[in-house]
Amino acid sequence: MLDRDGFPAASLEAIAGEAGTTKGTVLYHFGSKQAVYEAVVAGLFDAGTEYMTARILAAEGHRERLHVYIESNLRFIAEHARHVSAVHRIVENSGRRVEDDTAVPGLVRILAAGQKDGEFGDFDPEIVALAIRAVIDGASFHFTANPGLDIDHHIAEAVRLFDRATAKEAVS
Amino acid sequence: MLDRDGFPAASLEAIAGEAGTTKGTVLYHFGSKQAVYEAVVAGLFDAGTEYMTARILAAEGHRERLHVYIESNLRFIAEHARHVSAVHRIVENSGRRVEDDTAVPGLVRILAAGQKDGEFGDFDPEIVALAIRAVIDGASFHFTANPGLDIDHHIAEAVRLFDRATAKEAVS
DNA sequence: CTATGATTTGACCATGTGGTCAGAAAATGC
DNA sequence: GCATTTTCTGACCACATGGTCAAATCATAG
Repeated sequence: MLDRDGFPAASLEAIAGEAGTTKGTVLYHFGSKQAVYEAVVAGLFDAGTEYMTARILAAEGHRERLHVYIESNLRFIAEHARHVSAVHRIVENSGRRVEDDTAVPGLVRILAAGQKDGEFGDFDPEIVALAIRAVIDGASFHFTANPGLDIDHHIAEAVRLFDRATAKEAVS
Repeated sequence: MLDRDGFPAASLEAIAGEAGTTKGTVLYHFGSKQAVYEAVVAGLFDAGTEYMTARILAAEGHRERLHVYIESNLRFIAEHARHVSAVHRIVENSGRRVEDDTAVPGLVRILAAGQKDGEFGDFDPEIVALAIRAVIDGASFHFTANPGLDIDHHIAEAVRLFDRATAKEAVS
């Protein structure tokens, strides 16, 4: 709904209809439309946290951690593409700042640590982190729009891309 | 307006108020709200085309062309950040598909040509093109949200990033 | 079966929206 | 200065939306 027809089309009645019930029932359970949005956002956030943090923390070494970060993010998104798109729409259209994302600082930390330990090359971690996030966030729309996609290939290529982008310079 | 408060807040009356006139006048000139949106989108599209195509076509060599592509895109966005954000919001919330973007195929062509001529390394041009677009599209939000940004540095780092990502593998 | 409570529903309300329109106000031409 | 055309405005309309509510329905327990 949100991912197909845009934010304005997502009326309570339309949402209820898609869920096989009525506006009144939705309001009875959630109290307000805003609460529905918050439940959708919180639900995805929790699921995502549970899915990813364990895997990322288990990774050994900075490069491995970066791989797992990108891979688990994209895989989670692939498995919840429509939900993720919906959350994007909600967040963007709620007047909230998208930028107080806690994800970028976390990534910056991974990258900077890897540089300090000599595993990564020389680059601005902030910019690279932003780029990785941009690719990850963009993926949900791409995945929703192209159902018959080779997800594994897509993920593998994305990982390879940022592998090269963060590699140590060849010693000339 | 659109970039700050989200799509739903952008009523005709609010738009008119920000422009120092009234709803009636706006409707008199544009005919409908949809037409206002289309004018905003078309205006940006034209400006962008004019700004970029000349520069990109003037570039010699595939790598140079890729540099110019990324650089001119980001520079244009930096100079029109709010306008670009607004267009993003309009497009996303109009039920239109974001994916029939003509930009990705163009980029794929540049990348594939560069590979064929041996200037670029081995990667899936589609995925890399998508990544470049994601970074470029994400930039408008980042630029709007962080006014005091070192744009030149940001652009230079982004160019460097994809330079590495498309480089020929070091001959081991 | 019945009584109590939770759930569901559709009618209803207040509000905000895009759009229309008749007339005021400006601009333009003579 | 006047006539005509363009531009502007605010009142108004139809409609959709979020939310309320009383009544209907359903569960559950005794």
